[in-house]
Amino acid sequence: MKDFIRVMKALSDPNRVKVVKMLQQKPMCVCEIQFALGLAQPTISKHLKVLEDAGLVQSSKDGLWVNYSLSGGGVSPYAATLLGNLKHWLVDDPEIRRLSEALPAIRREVIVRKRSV
Amino acid sequence: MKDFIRVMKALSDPNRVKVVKMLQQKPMCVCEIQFALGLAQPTISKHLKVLEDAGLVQSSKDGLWVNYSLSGGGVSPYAATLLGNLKHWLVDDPEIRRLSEALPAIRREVIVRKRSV
DNA sequence: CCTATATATTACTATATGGCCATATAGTTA
DNA sequence: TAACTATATGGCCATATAGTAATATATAGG
Repeated sequence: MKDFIRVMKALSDPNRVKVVKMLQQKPMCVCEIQFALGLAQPTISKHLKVLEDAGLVQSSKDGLWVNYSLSGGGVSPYAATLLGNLKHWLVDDPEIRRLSEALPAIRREVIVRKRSV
Repeated sequence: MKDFIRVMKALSDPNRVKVVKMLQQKPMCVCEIQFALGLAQPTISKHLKVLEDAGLVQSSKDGLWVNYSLSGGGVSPYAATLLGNLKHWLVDDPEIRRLSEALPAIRREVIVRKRSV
């Protein structure tokens, strides 16, 4: 039961759902997700922790960066099923669509350059 | 997005999940659900409202009683899919199993008799 | 109409959650 | 080692949520 509730709770927040939908498109580092959603960096980190604890997302460090991607195999069946459903769910949602279209232009090098300007 | 979040939030509470799992077995009135879960009656009513607003559950009045059952067709795809998944999910959960076994003996007539004793 | 009863609503409280800022941690590079 | 940077953690505040008791609503039977 606890595992199930954890997955449901993790997907009960629009911003976390947006993260999952973005990660369907490509793996992203924290700063890219932050740029896409326009939230404070600690907020993003906290959301990612919730998603990771639920088994929806996994992370791998690459130097300073931490890349987040959708969980692969060996995950709770709840997480796996929901991730599968979310592949085709919400594609018509206006906010999700807008994010989807903006995503190709959101790259860590671009974000870093913007900050230094 | 809102519809999706509503369904996820509705299924983010263990007691509401228990209600859904019980309704898989048979339709129930509020007092039966209350007896099964051991919560105050207003608490049950509130949970049922959340489930109904999410499209997971439907109600029909029968005199003084209100019978709740799982939603039929015409429901949001999120609710329909999750209800389908929940058919086989959590059957091994100890709490769910205990409820399941207790359910046949939980009938409104018995509950009413107990109160008057 | 009056009473009894099943459910819903309201008012309230304690805890959980999502946001932020400030700061800590961990790599990278000079 | 020191300075820099991407991410994580901790503390705080505002709001949401789940529970309760008290009360309102609605229907059945006398």
